[in-house]
Amino acid sequence: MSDLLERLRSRGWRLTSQRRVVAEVLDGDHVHLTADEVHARAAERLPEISRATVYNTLGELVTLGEVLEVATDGRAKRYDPNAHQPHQHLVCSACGTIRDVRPTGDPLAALPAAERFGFDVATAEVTYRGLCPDCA
Amino acid sequence: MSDLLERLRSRGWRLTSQRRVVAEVLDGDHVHLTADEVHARAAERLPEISRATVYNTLGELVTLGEVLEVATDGRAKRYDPNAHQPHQHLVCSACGTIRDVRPTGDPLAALPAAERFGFDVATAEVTYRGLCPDCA
DNA sequence: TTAGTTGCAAAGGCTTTGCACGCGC
DNA sequence: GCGCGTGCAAAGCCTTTGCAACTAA
Repeated sequence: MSDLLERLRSRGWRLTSQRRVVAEVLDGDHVHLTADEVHARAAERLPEISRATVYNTLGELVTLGEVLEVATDGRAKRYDPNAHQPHQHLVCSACGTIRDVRPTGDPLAALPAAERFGFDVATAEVTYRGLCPDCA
Repeated sequence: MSDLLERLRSRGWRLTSQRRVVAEVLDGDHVHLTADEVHARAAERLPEISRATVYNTLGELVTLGEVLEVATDGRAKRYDPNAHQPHQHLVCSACGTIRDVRPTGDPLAALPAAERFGFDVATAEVTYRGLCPDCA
């Protein structure tokens, strides 16, 4: 789990207690937390941490490519620490639960040149939607 | 183009001038407008239309399945009138331009049962990202 | 030391809501 | 005329920003 912190330090990241706590919260498990949830969990360990710092830190982790920003609905963005393994998301239409999934093949391959309109296409994000077992 | 208005009327939609104008704006072309852009275009024809009414109307069109809500970035949602033809989106990472595209095959088929975790998967949305010709 | 980071509070963008008036059916 | 739709303004949620105090390296 300290892979993340080590990588960050070796990149010259200034390691403050706030940043360490945010990184630890995200490193815990493959959840998909909102900025506010990250703040809440971080505040359990470091009560005075401010929302602004959480937003700043999340933004940097995204820029560094260590965390993915996920907009599954129109509400708050969620942050996905599982950035090292390509994966897609399966979202419950009822309760909003998110699971990481790995479809077969490369989604990019499904877009033929004739459908690329001169774009230099780099990535494909897939969001599967349906009802989870609990909501069905 | 009045397909849309007729469909709505036959569904018992109360037809006001505001709703007609919003429907006409969306029916014009396959753009991907924000609520505010819809409001601006609607206001060209009906100056006193309020933002709240535009939001209400867009929400209803989405509920009725006549318009798709697209969250391509963390900013404002966009509304896509091309709801009758299955398609995906190609977004420019630099300028945000959106194009409708049609990949080969059904994206749903790429998710094997073992990766569905008991979900009743209904839809797959794909967002391709890259640089458009103008930004490359 | 010193440049980068933090916290606070305020502002900002987008969207929803409450309520009285207005209008399609 | 009835009931839903509208406009206005205010509030709401999520996020960013300005600035003085602080601190890791």
